[in-house]
Amino acid sequence: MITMKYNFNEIEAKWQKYWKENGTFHAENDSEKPKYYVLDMFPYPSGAGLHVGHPLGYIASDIYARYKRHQGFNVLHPQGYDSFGLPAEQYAIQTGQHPAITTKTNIARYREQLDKIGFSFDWSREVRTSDPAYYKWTQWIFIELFNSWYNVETDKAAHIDTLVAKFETEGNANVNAVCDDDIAIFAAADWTQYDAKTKQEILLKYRLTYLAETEVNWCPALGTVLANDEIVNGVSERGGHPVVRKKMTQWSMRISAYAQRLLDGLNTIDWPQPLKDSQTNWIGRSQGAMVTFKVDGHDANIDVFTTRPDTIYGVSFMTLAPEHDLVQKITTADQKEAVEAYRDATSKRSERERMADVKTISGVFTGAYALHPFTGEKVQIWIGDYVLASYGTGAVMAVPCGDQRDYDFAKHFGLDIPNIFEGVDISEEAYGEKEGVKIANSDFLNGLTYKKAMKTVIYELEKRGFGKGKINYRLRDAVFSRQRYWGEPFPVYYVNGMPQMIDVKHLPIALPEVEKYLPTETGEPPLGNAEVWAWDTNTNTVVDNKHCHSELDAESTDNGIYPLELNTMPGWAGSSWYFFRYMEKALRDEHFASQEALDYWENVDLYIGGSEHATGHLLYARFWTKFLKDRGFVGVEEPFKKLINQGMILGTSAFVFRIDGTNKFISKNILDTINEKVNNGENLSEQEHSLFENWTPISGKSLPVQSIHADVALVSSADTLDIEGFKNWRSDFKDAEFICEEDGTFKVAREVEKMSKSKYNVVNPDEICEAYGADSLRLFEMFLGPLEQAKPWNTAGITGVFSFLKKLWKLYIADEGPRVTETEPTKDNLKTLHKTIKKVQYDIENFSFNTSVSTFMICVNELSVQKCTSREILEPLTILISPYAPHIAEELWFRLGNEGSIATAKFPVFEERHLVESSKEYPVSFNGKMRFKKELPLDLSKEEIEKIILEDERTEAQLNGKTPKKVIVVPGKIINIVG
RNA sequence: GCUCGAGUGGCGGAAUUGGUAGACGCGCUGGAUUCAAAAUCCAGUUCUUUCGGGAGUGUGGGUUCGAUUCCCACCUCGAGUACCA
Repeated sequence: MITMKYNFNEIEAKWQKYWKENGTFHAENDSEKPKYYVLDMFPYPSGAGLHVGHPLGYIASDIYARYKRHQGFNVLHPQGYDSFGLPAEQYAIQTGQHPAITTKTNIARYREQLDKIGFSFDWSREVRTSDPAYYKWTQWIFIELFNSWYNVETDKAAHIDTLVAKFETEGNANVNAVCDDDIAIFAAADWTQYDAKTKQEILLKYRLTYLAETEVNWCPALGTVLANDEIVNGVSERGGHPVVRKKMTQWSMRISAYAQRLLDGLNTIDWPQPLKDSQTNWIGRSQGAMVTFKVDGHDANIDVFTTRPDTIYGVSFMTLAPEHDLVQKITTADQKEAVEAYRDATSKRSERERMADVKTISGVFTGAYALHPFTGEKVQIWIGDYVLASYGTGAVMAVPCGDQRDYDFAKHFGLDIPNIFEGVDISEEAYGEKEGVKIANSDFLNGLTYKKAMKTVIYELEKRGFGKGKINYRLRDAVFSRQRYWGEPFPVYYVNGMPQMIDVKHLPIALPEVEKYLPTETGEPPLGNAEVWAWDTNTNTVVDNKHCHSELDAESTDNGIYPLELNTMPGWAGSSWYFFRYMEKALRDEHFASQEALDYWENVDLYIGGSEHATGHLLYARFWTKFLKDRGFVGVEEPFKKLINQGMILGTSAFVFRIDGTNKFISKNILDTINEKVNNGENLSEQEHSLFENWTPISGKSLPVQSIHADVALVSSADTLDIEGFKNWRSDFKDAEFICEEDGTFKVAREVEKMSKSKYNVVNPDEICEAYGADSLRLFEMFLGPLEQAKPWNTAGITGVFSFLKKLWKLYIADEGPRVTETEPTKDNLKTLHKTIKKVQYDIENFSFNTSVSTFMICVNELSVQKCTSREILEPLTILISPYAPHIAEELWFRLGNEGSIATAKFPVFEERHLVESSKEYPVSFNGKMRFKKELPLDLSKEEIEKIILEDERTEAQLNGKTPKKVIVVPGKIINIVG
């Protein structure tokens, strides 16, 4: 039976069931409609479940997706799970529970929570990165990267076969590729004579994913390497563990090949500026020159990168990073000891220490000299830890007059500071500015400005063979191996230490079972524990390790069974292409996505997610997309056309105060009163004093209390603590005493902090849905403020949107039954409706969802006052509100007698004519301050308005007898009188 | 240090091209209804005031008939980044 009350639980369950059963939000890949792709950054399903901060972005994107459906678009709005990751593995290490099981449980919980909020997701396209059917194609992309090289001539990636063809016909001398630095030149004839292993070794230096011994960020506590973006302030992003430098053989991704395109692409996409800025900084393009200095008395060169080759005549010494390869070779005998000691000391210092300590100047002279390319003068070669091995060539030409770090170094060690700037005082500090000065004491550069000097010196460097113009990037190749269990296995086995790819038709290579999720005793990654983890090239299956052909044992015959890779892929592998996977609906085993699907959906039109992925996921996803485009697998250069960052929802923590050394808790207001008295030097009452035995009040010193987080579930919106609940919450509070306010309540203090389990300030969306309904939750999350802004969660305000929904309901349905009639709408009715259409449409298109909610409230308030019952008004209103509060909209739409879902009902069209007015209540200002208002017809001329206003008695009162200097009349807007 | 963003009532916030500052909601105050409570409804709520008015969007200055909005300097908070040659 149909009730007349707004029974949100019933309504929401009913429509969620309807949507599911009818596949209301399933997108079609062949449609006459224009496409629109709305995507959320998919969640990692953690054990804690969703809190109210998570759905914020999902609600916003859902509103947009639903709006686009009303506008006649075929909308793809999918969802899935980034389900490989460290927390499940850590949990497995602690409990022995298989990560696949915990992940599955967590996903089920997430799904249940998401379903309750009424999102219009197309779940038929769900992806899970840990699903073998999904990571089959992650493995495939890896293989394609392995089978590719970057051709600088065409500025594209190409199949490795095209490179081999070049080697076979012309060698590598004329190959312009992005590759390793240490490439030896060979001719076509050489190539054909190389054995298979040598060829493989050479090709590895060109491949877009390659195996190389690299210096990595090793995190001993996590037992794995970390990428640069996974380290924050020298410690691991997850867990805050120390990170040290270590040399390891690792898979790397040659993302550096794409540095310039990643930079250029930013101009073509609609992303928030701060996000673009951080990618720009991360890529770190700088333009300058590569200059070669000869080492005196050695057959060795030092290459340096400099952005200021124009200051080359200011070079008075050189500094190498302590780790620089040449150091050992060139150090003289009498400096050997000092240099060794310094190198030893720096290698022991952690990254963190080196970063924290930027003030101490340290370094050692190697005893060797370099020759200045232009003057031939001898300059000392030093080592110093202010030079980073990982940037440029790990060496600098020091120009102390133009660079503050070189200047400080020179001052500290008493080195020369030659001045090459015309009329600049460098007795106190270096002159770092580029503009506004001319070069002096620099031979052919004398008298030139920065720009001209740059051109001239690069020309000369190139002409005389001392160097060349170069663009350098800070962006490093990304390490792609992780020493973890819960990640994608590599489709790789090793023959004679050389990596071999498994053919795509044998994928996926599924994650093996292991006894323990920790590294092995010999320090191998967790997959080293797997017993069935060898590749049989005869049967193309994974087989028991005991059959493995051992390379160490010369006696054994090669049986075609080889060890598989023990590392797994990093978290960003699966998330770098998942947006393409959603496009494919049916034949997911045959391709990562079909050509037709890719052609139809192209890329994501709107992407919503957090800004914390700026230099991780969002950069890698752009990289893989460009690569897939180059190789013709997808048609787009950028994955996400428009991106919006949603702000974080913060928790409002509650604190109780415990008097030190006791189990007595003191209510906040009492504590504040006493603190104030102490600060003002007032005497405390005997009772107050007795609370703090053995404590002498000193002004300015706060009372000896400890603040403790109380669970926000135990605190009312008026900051009152549920004392009984608190006592039962933790056993050590069982016998606690409470010093309460006069009215007998116990008050807590509030503070805004990040929402987290450990701060006991987490609020779950389920609780809200249960108490007020999903529509209330959706409206309230939007109502909190602008989407991109961080904002504190305060449940108190939810009653506002909840009563709004009840009011909305009552507009349609009275206690006695439906009130909608076929009456003609009044002028006021139409005006209210159309100004609402105009505003809501503007707001959605500008992602200003908070103001729409206000607009709905105003609209319903006005229609209630107008006692509007007209279907012509109320029916379009349900569509307007449906993106925000879809359940109530569906139900009202249904009760208005419509068939089926409201989801694709046409969005009402705004008509200006309903807003046209014949008169305006003009604000009348004096010197810019509004003093009174006057209703005037809109068709009056400026002169007429001026005349009427000047005759108004209130004007005379304001002017107080004076004649106005000027009268400004803006018809339809304002009148301003200048006195 | 550098880059970016933000400062408006007790609180969240609004003000679309420079044109009525504080919309809308919370909270609070008073009233109606109720045995009572919840719920609901009505009125008020930036500060100040001698009830005429006056002041007011972080601070100081500028442009303008008119500035929360534009310009300059400064202060505070937040985010990112950090010896990048």
